[in-house]
Amino acid sequence: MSDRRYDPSEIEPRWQAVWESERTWEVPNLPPDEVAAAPPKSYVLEMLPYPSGEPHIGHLKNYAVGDAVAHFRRRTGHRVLHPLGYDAFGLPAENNAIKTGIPPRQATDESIAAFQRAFRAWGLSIDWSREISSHEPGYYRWTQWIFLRLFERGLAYRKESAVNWCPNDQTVLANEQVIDGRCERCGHEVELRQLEQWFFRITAYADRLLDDLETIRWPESVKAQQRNWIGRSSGAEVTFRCEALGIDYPVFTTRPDTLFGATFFVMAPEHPDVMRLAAGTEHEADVRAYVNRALSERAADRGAAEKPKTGVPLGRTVTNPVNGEPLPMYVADYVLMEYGTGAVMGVPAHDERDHAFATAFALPIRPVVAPSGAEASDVSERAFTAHTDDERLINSGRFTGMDAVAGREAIVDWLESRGAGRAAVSYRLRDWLLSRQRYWGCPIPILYCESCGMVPVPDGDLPVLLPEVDDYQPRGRSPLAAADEWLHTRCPRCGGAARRETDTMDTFVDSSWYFLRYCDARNDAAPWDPEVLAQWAPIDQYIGGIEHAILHLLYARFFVKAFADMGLLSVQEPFAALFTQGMILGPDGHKMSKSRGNVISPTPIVERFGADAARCYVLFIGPPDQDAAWSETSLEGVHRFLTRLWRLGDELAQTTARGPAETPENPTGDALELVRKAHWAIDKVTADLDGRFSFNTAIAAIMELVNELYRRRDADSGARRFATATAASLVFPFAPHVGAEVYELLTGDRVWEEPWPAADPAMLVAESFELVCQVNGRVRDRVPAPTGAPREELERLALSSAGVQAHVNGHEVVKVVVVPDKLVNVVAR
RNA sequence: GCGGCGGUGGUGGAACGGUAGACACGACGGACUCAAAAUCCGUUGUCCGCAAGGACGUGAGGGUUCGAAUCCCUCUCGCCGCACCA
Repeated sequence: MSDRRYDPSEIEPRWQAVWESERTWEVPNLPPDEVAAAPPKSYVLEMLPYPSGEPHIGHLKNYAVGDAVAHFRRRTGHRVLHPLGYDAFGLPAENNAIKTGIPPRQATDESIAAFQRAFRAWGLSIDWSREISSHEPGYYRWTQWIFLRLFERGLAYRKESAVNWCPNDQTVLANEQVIDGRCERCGHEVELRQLEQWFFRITAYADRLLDDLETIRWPESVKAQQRNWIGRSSGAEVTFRCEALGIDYPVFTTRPDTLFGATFFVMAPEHPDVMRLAAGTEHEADVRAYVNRALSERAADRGAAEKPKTGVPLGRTVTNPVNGEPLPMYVADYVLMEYGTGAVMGVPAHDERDHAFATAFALPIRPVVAPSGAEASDVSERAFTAHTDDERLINSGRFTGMDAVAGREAIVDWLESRGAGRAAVSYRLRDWLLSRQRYWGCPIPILYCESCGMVPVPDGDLPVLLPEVDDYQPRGRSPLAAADEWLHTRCPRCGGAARRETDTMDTFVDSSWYFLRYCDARNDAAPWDPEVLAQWAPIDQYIGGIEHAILHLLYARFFVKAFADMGLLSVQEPFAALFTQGMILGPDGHKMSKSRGNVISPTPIVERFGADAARCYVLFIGPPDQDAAWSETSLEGVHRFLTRLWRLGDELAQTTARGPAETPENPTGDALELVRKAHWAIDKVTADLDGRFSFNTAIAAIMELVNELYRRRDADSGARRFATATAASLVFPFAPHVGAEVYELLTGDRVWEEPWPAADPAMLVAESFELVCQVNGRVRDRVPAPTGAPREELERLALSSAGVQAHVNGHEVVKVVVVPDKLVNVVAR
């Protein structure tokens, strides 16, 4: 026995130094004419971290998954791009600055240094020559350049509208950043404010964002969330005319077949015409009071579906285009200005909300769709009628009697011929509000000139540097507004006085294109060279948390589609495949949080057990897409496994000569079993890694191989050397240091330079197997049988086995099902 | 309400429609040790039985099948996203 022991603190830095000094994981861009002859590319990417404090356990899992994928692809013959960077702008650094006085730049740089130390200690196989950070002028210069290209195309615009305002963070937020009426960052309740802000026209891409989900390999849940968020519904836009004022009001409806059932008309309190309509009527004062109350109410309260319906008459009517009926107009807060046209037709018989409103205001309820076969007289006059499959129109003038689906089309066609409507599609998706009234972000490259108005900063003047300030406190406007010297400048068009835009960009803008920059990270003439990008795009495997299902993952898709339209790249989707890893919960099964005191930091874990054990553990803990609770004792189990593997390598290295560890010739007995187990493990681990992300079962298979090595200690050393080197080779993607160490101890070679091992099919089958003998589907016996035996022989073996005989006894054998090399099922009655 | 995912031992979890519970943790027993730790070996779904063996078992109920954790239907519970979206 050796008195040496497995010491990750000695092994791990040694291998990290090799990789660092030899720049093992760097991969250069190829000249275009060499790409075709090069090995196939694979772009493996984990979502970039937001550097705040030190990395947490979720980062460890994210990068352990990505690194395993990257290693596996390298060793299966791919040219792998695996870069990393930092999403460095953002609120936490700025809020920290307000609290502690430490400038955001300093805190961010310190945190980046801590992340860099951790990532190196974890032994990640990153191409550090491509490292980027979004707060560096060399990066955000191009964020501004992209903004200007979007601005030129009308995809970035400034508009006043009702926007979400977080009174705590003193800034506006995108729709996507409001969760249950609260600020995603700080949890404070969000208010609606009428403000002029910058938007990206993501809605122009709604259809493509929806349809192209079919072309990418993403988890169904993420695709479903995006579909939901985009919320496409098709129907019709129908025009209702207010004769008294001579104004047409279009409404959107998904149910044009119910047009004859409209008995009233409702507008949102924010609708710009509401006061104009009520002016001069007896309801004017009531309407004003109602609108004021509705506008001041908190969004969360107003949005509650269970809330009783309220509203006020406007004292006007509109004309229903299908039958000329005058419909009374109302203002009511259940109608949303942001969706459709801010006005709806009220069809109480076929819409629950309209039904509740009609009931509250004693308005008529007229059914116009009924199940086929029902007589008009059967249909209740006042009940809300749920939608069913087979329906036809009633009470619908010349459309009466038509099937509801055909009737819908007929009504739309008729409206269209009369100029009173058309087929239309509506979306839930809103444009992306990108401006923030905060300091620590990318400045928006726009100037306001007294004579020229809004002027984009010329490309040659980029970057617009973020100025240093002393006071980061937000006061409803960006702290940049106080940077006088920076603020006042000259108009590039007329040379007159101009003022800079003081809002900064949402950090999601920075992270919507970073994955493109890695491909050409040191280019200072353009954000990237389209030819260089073409050799890497799209990302073959993207890995990150599910919390980005709609924010980052939708914005990045939008950017890439816009870039494709500008001819800047040639793919339609950034992430061909996506893997969303589950969270690591605290030992108590709850989400880790400082307030719960259940946070496990990776740093002491790595110091105590080594990076290999920590990485293996987070992969072994369960299926990587699921949440799992941290368990120290399970971590010790994984550490034990690596220790056992290392000890095998150490012992063999002491007793045998270093050299190639190949499958021995004609092994027998224990040696044969060991060699078979090794090939079985190769086969299993390969299948688990090849697109399956089944790291937990892959590691389990290597554990089985190691266990087999301990059980068959007396096998000859050639077989043991082969099996141990194979275990080291297979464990390398998960535990690169000990994998490299054991492989080198035995063979003298570098495991990452070796091709991924191939299982010999001949070694995957034994000459005999255990035949499972069932009677009526229940196992009654197991007998040895020769592999590849004909069905008749297996049937005979099974029927003559004692267990089957005992259970068939006295019953008639009706049928025998034979599954070759596996089982026989005797059906007896 | 709409959409998505899930329910398997004491625990985390395995299982192309073909031996349910791989692997790991924990527990129990043994070896080594003066002892402990570490390490190594073994047992470990539940129930009946001394044993051989048997019965029961994947949220509930039904169905398809020679055979169902797996496929289909109904229900139930849980998690996630959206939600007065016309």
